[in-house]
Amino acid sequence: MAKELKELTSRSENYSQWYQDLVIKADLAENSAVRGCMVIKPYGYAIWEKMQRILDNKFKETGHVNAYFPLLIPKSFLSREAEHVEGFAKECAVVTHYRLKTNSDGTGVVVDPEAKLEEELIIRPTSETIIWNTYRNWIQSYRDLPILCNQWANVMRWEMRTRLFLRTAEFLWQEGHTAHATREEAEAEARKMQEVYADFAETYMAVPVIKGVKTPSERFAGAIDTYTIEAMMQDGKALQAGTSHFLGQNFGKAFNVTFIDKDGKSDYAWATSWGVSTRLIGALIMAHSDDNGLVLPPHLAPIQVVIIPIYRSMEQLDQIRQKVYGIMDNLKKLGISVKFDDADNRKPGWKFANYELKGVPVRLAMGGRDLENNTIEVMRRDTLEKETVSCDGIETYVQNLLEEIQKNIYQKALKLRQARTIKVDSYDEFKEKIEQGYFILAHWDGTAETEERVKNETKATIRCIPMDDDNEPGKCMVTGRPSARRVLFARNY
RNA sequence: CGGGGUGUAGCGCAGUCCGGUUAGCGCACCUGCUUUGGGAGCAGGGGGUCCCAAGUUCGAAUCUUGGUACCCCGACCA
Repeated sequence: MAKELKELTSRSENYSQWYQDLVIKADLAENSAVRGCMVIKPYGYAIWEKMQRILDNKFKETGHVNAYFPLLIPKSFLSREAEHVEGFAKECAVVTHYRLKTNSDGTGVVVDPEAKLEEELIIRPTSETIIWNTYRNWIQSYRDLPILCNQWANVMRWEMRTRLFLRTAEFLWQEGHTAHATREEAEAEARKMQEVYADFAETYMAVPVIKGVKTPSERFAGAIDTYTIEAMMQDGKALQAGTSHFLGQNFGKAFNVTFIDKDGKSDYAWATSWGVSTRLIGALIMAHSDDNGLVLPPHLAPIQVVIIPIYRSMEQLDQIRQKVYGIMDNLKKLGISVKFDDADNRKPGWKFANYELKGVPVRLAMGGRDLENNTIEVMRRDTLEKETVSCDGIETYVQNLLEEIQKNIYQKALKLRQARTIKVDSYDEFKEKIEQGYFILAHWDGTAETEERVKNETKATIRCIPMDDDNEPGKCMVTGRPSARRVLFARNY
């Protein structure tokens, strides 16, 4: 394959173009024939499956169960909760008819006007309404609570502009929806799931995140509080990687979900919802990859180790095979996913470049020299360093190396974020630094007006009010009014 | 919805301004030989509704009009 076909746009030249290029060339996804929708290709989907498995286990460990609710939502459901409908109405796809008929002139089919629905159906942009309408039937007594459900599903939001993985009209996600008897329990649940997400991002994705609370204007439509995890991409912009909402009794009231408590009194159920989506794959790519392609964290890489033979004859390939099969078996016993690429239609150099593009964390190469010396060449994707080591004990060597890579790329991302996070006290400096791609901790007077003004003037938003110990009061950088603590500003995806 | 751009082979493009050989190049694909420790070389081969429609013309990928699709930059958002 030609170099020019594989060569990526440089990261520094045009980050957004580089990203889009990489997604396509690494074979993760492509644009589909349907506007704003994405085809997730097998390699990309394999990453999602790994994420799903890990997250699903975490949900089970925290007491949740899976269920499934309908794709279509009666229009009237959406409007039950005033803020909710306002937040989503602008981006809903609507089903108005249930039948097509052959065009009178015989050219194709048209919508049958006779088949108009009494009430239009919305393709779910999120499922709070249909789920809370269902929960009403499930809940009578405090003994029925809590309900801790999750669903793996697709949702559709008719976005104006889309970007592979980061924002598409249809996307895959999980949405947890829980119902509780008390405010405290629901709030604790929302915080707990934020922790689950943060742990997943840091431990598995190797992406450090900032935990925080959204300001009222950035909150989920219909929530009392939105807890978020915010990650920094390599260009210094923020990506909201997961959210967990405390919904109060808003949906309980909107859908009349009541229960009788221990004292015989009736009350509305308390709610949370939380979700992460295929956007996480975008986060993974933007956080770690370089100009050679993807850099996947070993914990999520579909292929953790690839072995490439270098041979001059079929006899030599057979000798290599004998040796490699033993190593593969041992690696598999350690739970490591390994691929032996002995395809004869590509040269080693091509394979090297290709697996780098796809972000395989460790590459092993064995050739004639290695056969003689009982050695193997090891290359790590994160640093691109190569070394030749003995075949004896190679399995534990690789196992340790995978952990080392996982730690290293996390540290690298963390260092980048630390270097590009600063405290700023003047609005002039703020404007300058936001332009250069920084996370900025600054004082804010707590008003939506100031927030809006900063957004209009600098395109930066308050990503969150961080949940950390830095509670030093100060003066708003814009208005000079008192501020209880610094908040996190950034431009975002 | 505003601004800009592009539709020519599977992919990426040149040709269009200024109409005129059989529409061309790179990659991919097929065949053969030589190669294989960083994206192989040579030789040969197959593949086209030049986005669609109408018009101008002896003649249209090229000019005109209308349509359509996609991409980028904004506004909106996980």
